[in-house]
Amino acid sequence: MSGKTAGIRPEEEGKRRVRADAQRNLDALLRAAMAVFAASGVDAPVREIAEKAGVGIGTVYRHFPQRSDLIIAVFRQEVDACAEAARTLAAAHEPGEALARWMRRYLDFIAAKRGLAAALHSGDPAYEVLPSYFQKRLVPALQSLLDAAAAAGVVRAGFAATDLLRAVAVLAAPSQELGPEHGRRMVDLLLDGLRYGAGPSPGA
Amino acid sequence: MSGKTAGIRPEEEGKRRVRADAQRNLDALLRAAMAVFAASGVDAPVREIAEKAGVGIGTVYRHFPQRSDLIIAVFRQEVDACAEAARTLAAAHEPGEALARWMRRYLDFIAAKRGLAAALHSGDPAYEVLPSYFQKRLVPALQSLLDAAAAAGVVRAGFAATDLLRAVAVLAAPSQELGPEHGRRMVDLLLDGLRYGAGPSPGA
DNA sequence: ACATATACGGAACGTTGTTCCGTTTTTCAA
DNA sequence: TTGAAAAACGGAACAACGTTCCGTATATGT
Repeated sequence: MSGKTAGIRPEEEGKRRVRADAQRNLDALLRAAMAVFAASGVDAPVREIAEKAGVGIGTVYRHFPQRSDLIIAVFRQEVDACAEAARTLAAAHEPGEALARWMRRYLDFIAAKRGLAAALHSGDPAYEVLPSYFQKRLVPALQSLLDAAAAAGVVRAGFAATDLLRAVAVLAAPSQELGPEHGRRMVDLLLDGLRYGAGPSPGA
Repeated sequence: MSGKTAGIRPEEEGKRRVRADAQRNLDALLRAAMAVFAASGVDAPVREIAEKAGVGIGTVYRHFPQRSDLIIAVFRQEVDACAEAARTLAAAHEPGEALARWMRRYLDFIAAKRGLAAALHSGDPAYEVLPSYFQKRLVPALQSLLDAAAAAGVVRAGFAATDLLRAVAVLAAPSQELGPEHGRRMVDLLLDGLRYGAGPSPGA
């Protein structure tokens, strides 16, 4: 411990390192916000999140100067988790099954984010960065699953991940009125569509 | 004026008639709300609307117990105006032109209601009545235009007004990012699609 | 151990939706 | 025309929210 651990630090040398309590509070805040947003929607009061995290309101605003910053941070984290699930599923299942499972995982993610979708289209410029992040993370994740499944011959090749993402997002919209199975059925239908022209089998 | 005008009144006899100032204020409120919502979106403060209408806040809440009631009233009125436009246009133009003009009119309506669409999907149960009203008023309006145009042989017959309404609503969504002409082009494309199989002309 | 940068907590401010009630205005009958 | 009574008005007052501010507490590095 006496030796200076010459850690890779992108910042200048003179800076102190982040205080331990600050990091701890930030983690607690993100966890609390995720839980509260899931339970009460993105319109939940900041005070409620602060209380659940066991910190003062000032601490919330130190880490997230605006309410929207907290929402964005949680959103990014959940997008990351969804992208990460692609790798996990790819390692644990065969390509076709991994793709199918991920699509349902993604459907759940979209369905749960209904309230956030409303905020997204509310015109607030703070949220303009979200769609691009969404694409940047999720398109490669899905594309890798699609490619693997196509290579294994269980789905047709050459289908754009972007289109599939958008299609599921759109199809998930009415699933709140038509029941939760509706989105599931639509996604399964899309998957069957992908399987249709799979491999060398199609006669035409 | 001395004779009692035995007006058709659906209510019981004993009731007084609505006070003149109440009716005047209600009209002023609706006009003010329409203007303010158009200028600043549906999130505009109630106080601003009250001031523009020249009434106190209490008066607003007498007529519209909740903020959402005011939004809903304005929405209904604009839906009514859009439905009414179908009759006006049908009387003033030939069927094909009337249909085309109404579609653009409807597109403008949808494009202007972006902020409201966000509120609509925000999960607030107060707005649940809006979609059905929307359908009930607009589907017959468009259907009459479609039928007339089909009878005149300028568009194909048998296309459902419901589908067309939904398609335009969906297509208008990206027109805020891709410029206002985008929606226009898409609607024109839809109209050309309708014209394609018109009358007895199609060879196939 | 000390000095200092850093982070914390929560009171306080401005803005919102909504409620409440004393006051004003309109209506109807005599 | 006049005079209650019903109806409606206006805006002060309340509660809840997002956000700012600053005195206090605490971790960090010498």
